Amino acid sequence: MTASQSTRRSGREPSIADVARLAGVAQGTVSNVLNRPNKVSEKTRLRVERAIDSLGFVRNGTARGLASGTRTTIGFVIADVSNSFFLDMARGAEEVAQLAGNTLLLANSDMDLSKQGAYLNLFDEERVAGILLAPLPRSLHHAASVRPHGRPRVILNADSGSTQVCSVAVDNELGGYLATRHLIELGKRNLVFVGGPETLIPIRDRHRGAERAVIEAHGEVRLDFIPTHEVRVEDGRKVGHSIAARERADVPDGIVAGADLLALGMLQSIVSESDLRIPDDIAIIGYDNNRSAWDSIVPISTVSQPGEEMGRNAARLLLEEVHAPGTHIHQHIVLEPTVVARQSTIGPRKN
Amino acid sequence: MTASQSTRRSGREPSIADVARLAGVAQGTVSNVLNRPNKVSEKTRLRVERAIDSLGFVRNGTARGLASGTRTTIGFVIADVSNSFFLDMARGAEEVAQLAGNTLLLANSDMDLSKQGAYLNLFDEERVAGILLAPLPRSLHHAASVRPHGRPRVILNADSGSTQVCSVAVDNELGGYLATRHLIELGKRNLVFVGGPETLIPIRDRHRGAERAVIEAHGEVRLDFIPTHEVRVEDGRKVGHSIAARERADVPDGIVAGADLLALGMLQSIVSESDLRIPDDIAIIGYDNNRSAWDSIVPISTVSQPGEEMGRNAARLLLEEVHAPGTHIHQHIVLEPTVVARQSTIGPRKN
DNA sequence: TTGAAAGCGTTACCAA
DNA sequence: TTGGTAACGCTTTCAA
Repeated sequence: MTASQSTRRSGREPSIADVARLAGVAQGTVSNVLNRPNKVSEKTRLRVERAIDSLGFVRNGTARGLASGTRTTIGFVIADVSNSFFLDMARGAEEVAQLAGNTLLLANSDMDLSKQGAYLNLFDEERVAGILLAPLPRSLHHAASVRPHGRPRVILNADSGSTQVCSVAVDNELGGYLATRHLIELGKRNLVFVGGPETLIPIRDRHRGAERAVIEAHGEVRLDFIPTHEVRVEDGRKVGHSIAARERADVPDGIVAGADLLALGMLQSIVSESDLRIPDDIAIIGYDNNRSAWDSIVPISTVSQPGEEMGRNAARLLLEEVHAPGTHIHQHIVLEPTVVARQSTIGPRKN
Repeated sequence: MTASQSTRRSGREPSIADVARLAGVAQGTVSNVLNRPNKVSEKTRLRVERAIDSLGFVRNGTARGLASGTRTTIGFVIADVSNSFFLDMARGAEEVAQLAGNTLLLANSDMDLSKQGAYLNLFDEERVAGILLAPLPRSLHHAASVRPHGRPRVILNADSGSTQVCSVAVDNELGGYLATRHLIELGKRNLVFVGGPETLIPIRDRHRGAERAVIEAHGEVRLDFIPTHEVRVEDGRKVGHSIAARERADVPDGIVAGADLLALGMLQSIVSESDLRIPDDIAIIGYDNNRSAWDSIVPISTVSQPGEEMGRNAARLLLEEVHAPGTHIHQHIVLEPTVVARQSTIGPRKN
């Protein structure tokens, strides 16, 4: 906690004072050359710039931040950097941040609550302009509580439910609904939802959406539910294995998977262990638009979450708050996922 | 470039001076409570801590860094965060950094040279303790040149070839050699190396390693070469398609792929378009230990690069230099990749 | 053990 | 247009 690594470098780095001395001007003038070049005469500007180059001067951001009370850095605390969904968010956020002249730094909580806390604290201490947070699954309460003087914060991929913090989420219930509708519209009537543990809120919401789509079909469609332990390929393989072994009459004609990896595993088992044709006998749709769904032997239809758009929205909200802390009104944006139809539901046409 | 986003927050944040005033002690004492708690009497410490809590005080890292000349943050500039290999490095680096009381911040160059430069510069300005850099493919010269007073820097996944900068790389030639040896030892004699463009140094090195293994076999083994445009699954599918269409006598009995995605695509085409059995008729080994290789319908053997270990080594070297700028001797570490044998070469046994 | 005060490198203001 | 100088919030040294 009370870390203290000494980093005093050998030989002091050149400062503005050094530059000023060499160029024979005042510090303020050097500062102006750096920040408001047009307020300085061409001649002195060149002289200062030459001094800067010859000294190898690089401005000290810490001093700068301290003196100006201003930071241009935004911190993004990510639950799990190995999940490409979050990286999409980062990409979108960076795009917006960059346009506004800010830079985005990433910190990986690595699915560890204490790390998440440590990084939030670090960014607070560093007085970044603002913080983007994709919180760990069960840390919402923690995530949405901001200190009295804390940095502005926007929560991604969860509804903060707070009047103090903006959030940008995606409608999982709708995603489950759309995926299921997609299968129903293709004529499938005997469906099964294969999800991870119901304790995962997003999965639970997707399941609910699936149920809504079935209810809307007024009894014409049935929906089974098969829970899995996790949402990995292996879990999917197990389920696929058991489905492949069923009597033909008991095989569902459509599967809604709570996650792409699950869909991938099921598809692999079904393809290699049965004669069932995909999608004619059994159609499969996943969730997440994971790269591996696209790369599957039979490209898998999926529900795509607008990660980049989430990032853009979050960064936009954050910068709004940063620039107008007084008048800013906290919002909760919920974006809509979309179905990406591929071979596993519509057969070998285009994508 | 001359970005300037105003971030002055409403209502000044509590400072050490405020805490000192409320607790009725001197600033220095508060600082001691924060940094050397044992140098302060229990009684005043508690009083100060209570003041800190009631004010919601969070120390200002910028001022702290400025006054102490010390930073505990390490910056990692990553060529491409969506490549899990780099994230493994980040994980390893973070492990070491954390043990030493440092924190690791990530910046994504997003395969863009100007972004890489911008982030390097940012970290320089922020006076981080040190910089880890996984440079863009063709930016080595740029990456290895440090300014006179620049932060200590360690290069990952490339040999800096510089006496000014440490580097940690992995031996691609050896990886290609090992992969090929693996096939030869399994009895394969008619091999083909399927690689991306030879302009990619790592791929070229892997190819060379493959050639060395073949040369060592004294004419008993032949090695063809099929270049591809990129190293994506689609490229692999094309090659697999053409191989599946060959006369049986012209089909190689072993494939060394320059990358896992290539191997995955080939395997998919071969499995679905021919009767060739894997690995009996044709064995396939990839490179990278990509998650998708593991998740493939037939798990794909691969060459695993020690990403985490690279990260740990790099962080260790960096911290060494940070703590002993004078005596530190720059090193170039080259780690060895290992073969991970799975079904695509050894058939359905264990992993 | 505690207090007072001198920097750290920059910005920003006011005077010249 | 330029120069001089007071903050910014903290650490650190030196006295008390």
